[in-house]
Amino acid sequence: MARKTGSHSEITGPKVRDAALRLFARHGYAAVSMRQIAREVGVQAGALYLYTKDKQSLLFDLMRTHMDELLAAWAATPKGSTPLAQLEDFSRFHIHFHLDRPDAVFIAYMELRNLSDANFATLEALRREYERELERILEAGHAAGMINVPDTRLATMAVIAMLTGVNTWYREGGRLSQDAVADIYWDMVRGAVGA
Amino acid sequence: MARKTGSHSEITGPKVRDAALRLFARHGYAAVSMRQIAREVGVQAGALYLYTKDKQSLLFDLMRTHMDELLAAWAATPKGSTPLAQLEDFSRFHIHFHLDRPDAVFIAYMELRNLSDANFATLEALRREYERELERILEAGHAAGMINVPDTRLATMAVIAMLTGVNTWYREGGRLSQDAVADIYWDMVRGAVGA
DNA sequence: GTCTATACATGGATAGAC
DNA sequence: GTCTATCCATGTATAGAC
Repeated sequence: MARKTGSHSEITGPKVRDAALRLFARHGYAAVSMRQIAREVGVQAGALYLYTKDKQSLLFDLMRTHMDELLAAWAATPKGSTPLAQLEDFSRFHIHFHLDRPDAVFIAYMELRNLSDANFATLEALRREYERELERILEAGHAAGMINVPDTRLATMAVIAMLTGVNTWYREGGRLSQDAVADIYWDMVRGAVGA
Repeated sequence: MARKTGSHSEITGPKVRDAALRLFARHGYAAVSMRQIAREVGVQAGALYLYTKDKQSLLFDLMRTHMDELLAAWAATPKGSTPLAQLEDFSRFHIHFHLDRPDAVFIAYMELRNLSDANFATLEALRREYERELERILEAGHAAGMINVPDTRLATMAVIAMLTGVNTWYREGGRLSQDAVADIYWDMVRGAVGA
């Protein structure tokens, strides 16, 4: 017997996270009230606390989920056998993954300051883990003589900044497709690391 | 006759902006209250309104001043005669200027959402003006056959993102000096644009 | 120029009815 | 599971004394 009303936990929970994601991305965590989120979802403010402990947990869950998905998606990506091929894989993966979820990416970068100390530490660890994936590729490429960078750590930061920067200007349906952008950026990444 | 007390406008005004700059950078515009700023300055909250129309104007003044200084500093920078030399000049200038004012840079990138529509439009125009400086260099280099980029606009965004990214990890007194970082990044910029 | 006092709105979060 | 009602803290901004 299907329940007629009440008990929308399976539907309302995701709706709360969706609304929070969009509003936090648009206006910033501190500028968004629980009442705004509730209005967007179509419930009263008090009802939100059935789906999240508090506002901070709501933010942390969104960021944590994003980083988990990022690491899982990269782990599941087929990779070439040479460091150079892997660098290309990483570059294309990063651009596509990030362009597909602009709101989550925006929050993950902008709202770190609004996390509690413990939550911040957790997020930082996940971010370092992701950076480390690229750094390992660059180290291997350097060891194999395939790329030429004076400092692997700086090259890691430079490449990630360059690739993530696409999110600041790319608009779906614009002049270039995601693939065209990825082609061009892969060229620039390759040049930057002297490959 | 020097005034003994009262009339500290010439001192308190800058102190208000300094405190706001630091607090906005650390906690975010929306998360900082006028009371916090006042406490930092050592006055009562009401007294702040002698130095700023409202909180929004305080933010806008900080961002506007930063962009004005950026454009003025670049205009005053001696530049080489070839596009390649100018690209190097730009890269080094950008890194040094940005590393010297991390708080202002952070705010200029993070708090755009919190500007009123009119203020946002003004800031955007200044930002585009700065980007245009780099784009002109890349166009000239491309025309002269000195650099090789498939898309000048994308190369502009990529280079700026890469260079600005330094601010996310650089710490004064760390492993590398500003000059050492600029050397390495200039190498990577040169490679990225195929020079 | 700075203070205290205050108007007034809005914030996060909880209690208890239904 | 959602509602109304409410507690209480905090926010921006202004008025008027000194």
